Amino acid sequence: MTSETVRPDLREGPKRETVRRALARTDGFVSAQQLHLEINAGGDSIGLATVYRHLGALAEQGDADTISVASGQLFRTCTRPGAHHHHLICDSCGTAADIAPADEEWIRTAAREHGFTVTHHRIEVFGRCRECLDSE
Amino acid sequence: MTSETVRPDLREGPKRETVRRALARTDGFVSAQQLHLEINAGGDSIGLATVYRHLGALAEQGDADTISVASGQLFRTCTRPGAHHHHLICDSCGTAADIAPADEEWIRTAAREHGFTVTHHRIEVFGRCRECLDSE
DNA sequence: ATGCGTGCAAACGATTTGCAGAGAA
DNA sequence: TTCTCTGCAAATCGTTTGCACGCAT
Repeated sequence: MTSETVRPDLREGPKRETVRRALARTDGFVSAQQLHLEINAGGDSIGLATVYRHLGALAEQGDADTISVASGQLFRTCTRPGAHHHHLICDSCGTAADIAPADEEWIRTAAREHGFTVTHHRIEVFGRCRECLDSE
Repeated sequence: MTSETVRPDLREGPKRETVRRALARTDGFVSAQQLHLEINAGGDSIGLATVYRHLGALAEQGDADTISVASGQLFRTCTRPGAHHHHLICDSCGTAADIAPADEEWIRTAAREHGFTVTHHRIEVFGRCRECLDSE
């Protein structure tokens, strides 16, 4: 439960940018494998392990957001680095959008009632994006 | 992305109750493996696969909540079956509490601005529980 | 020569599945 | 007998790691 793993490997390198760009090109959250496929399909050549390594590093630096789903971790370019925001994810196509948080004071209040001190939270909203709604 | 997997296996059985009880006994979210260990340590005997099968079934029926973290899925007895609620999770010991949602209208509003129709959402609040705070 | 980023393939760890045995109906 | 729950072991699958090669300093 207490983490903080420092990767003895990898610092930067040309592929870092390749991954960063590919990630920026995607609309929603993508898995490392999907991204790997897209990169190679797009002409560039990169190894799966390298994609994992760079995605991990990007996420650690706060340049990418990640969410965990049953099938693994998904990544997305963090459009507002450092800024607090949440995600709106299309159930059907995976497209995602950032949404600004509203009043979140109730979170601290509710937590206090349970004797908790809040460190951070995550809100994920699922639904259908306009395009998927149209094509149904 | 479109789910709805019906398990051709398992309906009920004596072990279902074993799993349900063991799950009810735990404070926070537990992994299938942890639960498997605890069950066997508690005198009962059960196979890991069976634990997975029943946990999956319980979650499907709404008798258990689950969250996905990097290391896999975690389960917890759903204390208010069917009722909408969110989770407050202790970063340090994993203890969890249910919290009642506050006004969530802003979610639909924000979604609408992006052309989304909301189907569901999830709020996970992380922090430190009273006990962990005390022992630090 | 030395160091570091990469790719490939092997290693891993969590979860799922195939299959045979046991007990209930 | 017949059906279904179980357990075990094998199979999957996403992710990580070991190691050797190649370019840049």
